[in-house]
Amino acid sequence: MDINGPVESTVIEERPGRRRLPPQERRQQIIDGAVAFFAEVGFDGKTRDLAKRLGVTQSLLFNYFATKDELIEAVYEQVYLNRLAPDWPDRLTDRSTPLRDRLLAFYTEYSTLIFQYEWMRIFMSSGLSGAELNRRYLKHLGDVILRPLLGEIEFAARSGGTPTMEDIWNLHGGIVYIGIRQHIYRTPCPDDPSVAITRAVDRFLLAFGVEQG
Amino acid sequence: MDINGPVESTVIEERPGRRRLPPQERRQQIIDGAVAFFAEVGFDGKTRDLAKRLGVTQSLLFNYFATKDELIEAVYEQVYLNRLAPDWPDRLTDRSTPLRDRLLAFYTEYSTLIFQYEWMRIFMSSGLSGAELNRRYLKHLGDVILRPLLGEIEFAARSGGTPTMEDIWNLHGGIVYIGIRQHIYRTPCPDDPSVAITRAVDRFLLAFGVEQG
DNA sequence: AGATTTATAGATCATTTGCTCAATAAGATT
DNA sequence: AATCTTATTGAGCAAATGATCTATAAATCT
Repeated sequence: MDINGPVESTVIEERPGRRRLPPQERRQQIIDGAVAFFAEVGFDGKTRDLAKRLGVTQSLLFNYFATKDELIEAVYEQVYLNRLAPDWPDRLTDRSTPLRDRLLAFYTEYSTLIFQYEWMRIFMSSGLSGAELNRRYLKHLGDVILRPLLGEIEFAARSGGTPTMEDIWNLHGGIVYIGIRQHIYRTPCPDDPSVAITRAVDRFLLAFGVEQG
Repeated sequence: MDINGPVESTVIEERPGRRRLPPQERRQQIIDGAVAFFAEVGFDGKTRDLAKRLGVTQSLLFNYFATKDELIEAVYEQVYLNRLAPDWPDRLTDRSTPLRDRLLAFYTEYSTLIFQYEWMRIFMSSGLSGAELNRRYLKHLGDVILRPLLGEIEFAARSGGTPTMEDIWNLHGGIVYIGIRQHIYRTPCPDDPSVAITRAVDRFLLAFGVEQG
């Protein structure tokens, strides 16, 4: 398949032995592998197991990260970075499109973003271990997405009063719970959550008398 | 500071030294301590730390449990046992009382049962680590509580179609998410979740045209 | 082609950790 | 009070684990 040396024509593609990579690239490769690894086994996963999975020496990890904790920090950064698209606040409050459409668009996109093995499990693991990053993320989500959402529903509400912040969290939690069932509990789930999401959103809007498509 | 010889008349109540307990009692004490301990630090908590917290030697733990895994099994058993009261299925399907009352009664009781530090965290930890017990519990919950609930709502529905099983899971998830925010993420939450629960239940019933009180 | 740089491997250290076992003493029995 | 039973301890083993350090070889430069 692959001819690497001048005289070797047989396959050797297994065990590349010692592949020398640009530090930037190797570092990223380690982080990517660590994300998948820690998502699977939790943050108490052993550096030797991670190294083996990467096809690399354990000592190499400590060439790129001084301590295991530092590696975990890099994992956090990698996973949490850019999870909340910056244009959602604007799109959610763009009253030129019906509220229902905005809500469905948001939760459709957001759910495909977060209903993923790595994100779900690392978010839950880091939450359990008390990572401050989790609280920061949730506060940010509340401030930047859910609170404005509350305002939009208040504005569009025609009957049945207006929601509280707890109501919004309830809507959100009911949707997120699908991902928890899927990736944390590994329980049977719908392949496509969008219909459940649509129905949940519609029930919510109905309760506050918001016009539906 | 501390006089240990025969002439001690002052308080020594700290450090009971070697307290000898009936095995049954000691075993239970260890399990209780282990529940609190593993809930706090996760199942990778060290047996030495647990022993220290119990004021007991680490080797003593292995007198009562052959392995750490066996201790963890005992923790599971202790925590999962009797979490689902056996009379709920009957009470939920007792059509002599209004459906809304039944639903509120269930979720009020159930939430006070599960919105507790130990349960929430051990359930999540064991879920993350892939414990079969979790899936069993959730399947049981679905079969014995949520599925019958679906039947009740179908029966009481006057308009707006009837719910699907996914709708029921959505109702359930939105409520459970309160406990997750409280004990896993440790994010600000209402002290009393009952009003949020009531509003969630009412929105749900409204969507299916169920008579409300 | 040879010299240079440095990413990587391999060996190893110091703790940690699950677990064992003989010695000890707390409480019951006589 | 002496004896007996056994719950508990303390020392310690073997394997695992995070981290260190020097030798090696892959790529680059001259």
